[in-house]
Amino acid sequence: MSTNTARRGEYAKTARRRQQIVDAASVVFAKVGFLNASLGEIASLAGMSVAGLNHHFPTKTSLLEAVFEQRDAEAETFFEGNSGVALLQGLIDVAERDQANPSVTRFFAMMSAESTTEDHPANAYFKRRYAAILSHVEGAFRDAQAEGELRSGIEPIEAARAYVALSDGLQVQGLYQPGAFSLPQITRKLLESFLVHPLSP
Amino acid sequence: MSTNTARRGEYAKTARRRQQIVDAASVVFAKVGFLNASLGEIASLAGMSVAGLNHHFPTKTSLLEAVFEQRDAEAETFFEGNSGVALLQGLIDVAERDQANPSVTRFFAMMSAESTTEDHPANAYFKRRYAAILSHVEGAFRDAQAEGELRSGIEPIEAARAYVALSDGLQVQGLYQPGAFSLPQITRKLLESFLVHPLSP
DNA sequence: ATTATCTATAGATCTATAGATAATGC
DNA sequence: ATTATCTATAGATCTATAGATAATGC
Repeated sequence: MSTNTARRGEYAKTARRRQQIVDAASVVFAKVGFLNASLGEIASLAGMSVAGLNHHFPTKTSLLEAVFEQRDAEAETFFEGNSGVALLQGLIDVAERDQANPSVTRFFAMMSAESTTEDHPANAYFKRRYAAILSHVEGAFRDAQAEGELRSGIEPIEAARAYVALSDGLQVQGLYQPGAFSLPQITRKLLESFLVHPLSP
Repeated sequence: MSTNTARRGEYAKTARRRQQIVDAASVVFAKVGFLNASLGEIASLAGMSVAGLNHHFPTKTSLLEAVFEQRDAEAETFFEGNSGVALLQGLIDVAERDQANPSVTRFFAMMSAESTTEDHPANAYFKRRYAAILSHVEGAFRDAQAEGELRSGIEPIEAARAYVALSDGLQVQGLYQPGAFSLPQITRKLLESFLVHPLSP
């Protein structure tokens, strides 16, 4: 029905402008969370007025959704291509990437804590996200178990929860003590402590 | 010099009133964080006006400090009486206590994420808190190592970081998936995966 | 007489919208 | 002609204080 309504298309630079706004929002959300973020600060960081921002994103929540869409588009092809021990091995590379991007880390640490209440606009997003990551990592540990690579007494689902928790928790620690430890190295030790053989270096 | 100024003492019920305010603040801070919390909501939860609240706590930050003072007084005698494997064993009881108190868990998860920025009023508190807990747990792993109870390849400081991170991360997971797993059990598996012998049940 | 509490309010935000002006796609 | 952007502002917060009234310790 898009031929029905009289349309004309956006300006050529609109996509770039919206991107600037989303980037600015990511920075501010990462710093003070969604609830406490002000559209004024985001707008001025994006170099425009609040009303200008509201033309592109009519509500604060719609802006948050745009930030999440970008994060999802950026990253989450990782789990598709891997399984088993290879996936677990890949988690170390994820840790390396995370360590190199403190602002993304800060965004997720801040937002996942703030969104734990049911009525937060990002609550459903994080519930989905945790369920998806847990199920992928659990599957990888289950594959490892089938190959005889999982230590006896270790449950795949518990190992997956431990990995996700460690990853989240270390990112918060890294924000309080920047550079004090190696995120990939501790991640590796946790994974290896669940496995029969060491991962490759 | 307290005899110098004309003094008279508070009302008999003042201590109780202040306690009600601190409790209400804990609930609201746990729900939306410090930055986004409103004194109006805290006051009405404590059954009084904002001005009444401000008589006892003149600023929002002074109220936050009172909440932290209470938390510290409540809990932190645990690390004093224990060391070595006995301390590690005790961490499982801590996990049990945490699992039974989701509101305290929520408070720390929310506040520790929000306070990662340098200019947050609780930033210094959490820096101190992480350093103290890490140093106690590292000491316990070091004792275990001296007794030949630490697996080869495991560094005490890394094991301590892993425990603290796991504990923080699992508490967030528990807020998104209440009752989906046993916090003490996963904690036990992590600790045991670093040790030569299992802990007692 | 002092402490606790309240009503009222100052002054500073914040989100969102209305309406005007500037810039661009077809 | 439509889209983007701005100024101005409505309406709703929020923190903190001033000043009045009610309650209590010595």
